[in-house]
Amino acid sequence: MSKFVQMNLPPFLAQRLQQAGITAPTPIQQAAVPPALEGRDVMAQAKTGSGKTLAFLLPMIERALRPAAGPAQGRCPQYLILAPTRELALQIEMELRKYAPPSVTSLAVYGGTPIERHYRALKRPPLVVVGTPGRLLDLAGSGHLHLGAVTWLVMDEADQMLDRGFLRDIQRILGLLPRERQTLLFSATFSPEIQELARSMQRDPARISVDPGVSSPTTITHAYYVVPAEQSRTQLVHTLLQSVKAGERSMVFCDQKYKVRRLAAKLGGDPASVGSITGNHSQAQRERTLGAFRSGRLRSLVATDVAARGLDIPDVAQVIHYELPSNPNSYVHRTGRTGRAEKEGATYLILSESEEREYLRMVRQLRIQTKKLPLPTFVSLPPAAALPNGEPQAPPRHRRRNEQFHRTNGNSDGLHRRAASPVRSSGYGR
DNA sequence: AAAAAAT
Repeated sequence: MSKFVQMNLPPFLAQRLQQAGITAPTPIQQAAVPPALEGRDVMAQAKTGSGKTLAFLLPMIERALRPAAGPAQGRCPQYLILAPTRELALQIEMELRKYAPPSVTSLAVYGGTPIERHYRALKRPPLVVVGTPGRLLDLAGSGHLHLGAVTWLVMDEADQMLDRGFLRDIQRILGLLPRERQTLLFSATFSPEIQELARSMQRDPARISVDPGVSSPTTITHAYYVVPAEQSRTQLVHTLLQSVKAGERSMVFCDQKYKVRRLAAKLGGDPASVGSITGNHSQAQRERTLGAFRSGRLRSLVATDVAARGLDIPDVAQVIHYELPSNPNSYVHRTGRTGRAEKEGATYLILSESEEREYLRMVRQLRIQTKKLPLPTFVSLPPAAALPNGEPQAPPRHRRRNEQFHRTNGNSDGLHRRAASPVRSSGYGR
């Protein structure tokens, strides 16, 4: 009997998993599935690429297939999964479709897509809704989506969902859900502050930490370069991108959108090989680019943190950090796009000399081993692709950035957040 | 301080 069946998951699920090459549960699945099946709340921490998605999808499928339990059965969504980015919501729903029988109906809802499509789809409500907070609230507010029958809530990347910027939306969504429900939180990273905050949202949760203090897989090799000048950053990235084997892919992360655009333009001599993705791209472009990258048509992807969390892309051999990430969690999640499911991976961080101390402090905190590498001989860059007309070559000015910040987050809100911001902690180096 | 997320 398969280990999945021993965990009280239905035999057909075990069979489907086996067909997909999954024969045994990972440690997080072994630890999280039983309490979830028993109806308990779960707060689960496990490193990137360790199988957290199936750890909540499998018990959810089992529960959805149990004989009807209440009057709402079949008429309203009973399972809600929240994710911090649109592509992640889509990926989770695809994963669900892969393993659940057709009777477990599902829908991914997120912004940047025509809302009419969601109106239409919700006329016959699915059992499971996977979505990002904004569009969910929009649909709930306009009466197209009823959340009053949700008895199972998952927050994937829960620490980000509960962070400022998302928290207010999450609280609104929680306000629409019944108190009597199961709440499951999953992430590779949970700060003590977020764990404390989660307390009010859960009831006696099973607290699971597979490898306490470890958020990054040991199959990933960490290394860094110190570059003398800004210009050599780009050349180094280009050189590293050339080093991967055929069939393998690379991701490059920058902190800001304009840097992604600038870097992608400089690297993009061969436009078929380097793509970019940020929140500035249209949703259609984002999905097209990610699809091309997943399928291998695109070998390298330059991105902001929109692609840092959760995305499961095959054969990402290396993750390159164009600069020191502003936050250690960001480093963990970006890096976690490689070295998934016990595979090997490599990550390279590019630093200026002045950042080395701060980086080494971060490394100590994250309990990872790293080593400084000598600069390789640079492979010469292709001629730069022209930047589209009027694209800023430099960061937007401070004032404009703040204006946009307030606008996109709701203005009165922005002011309060500003006043409260001193409590914020970066978690290291203070 | 930036990025993400509704229009």
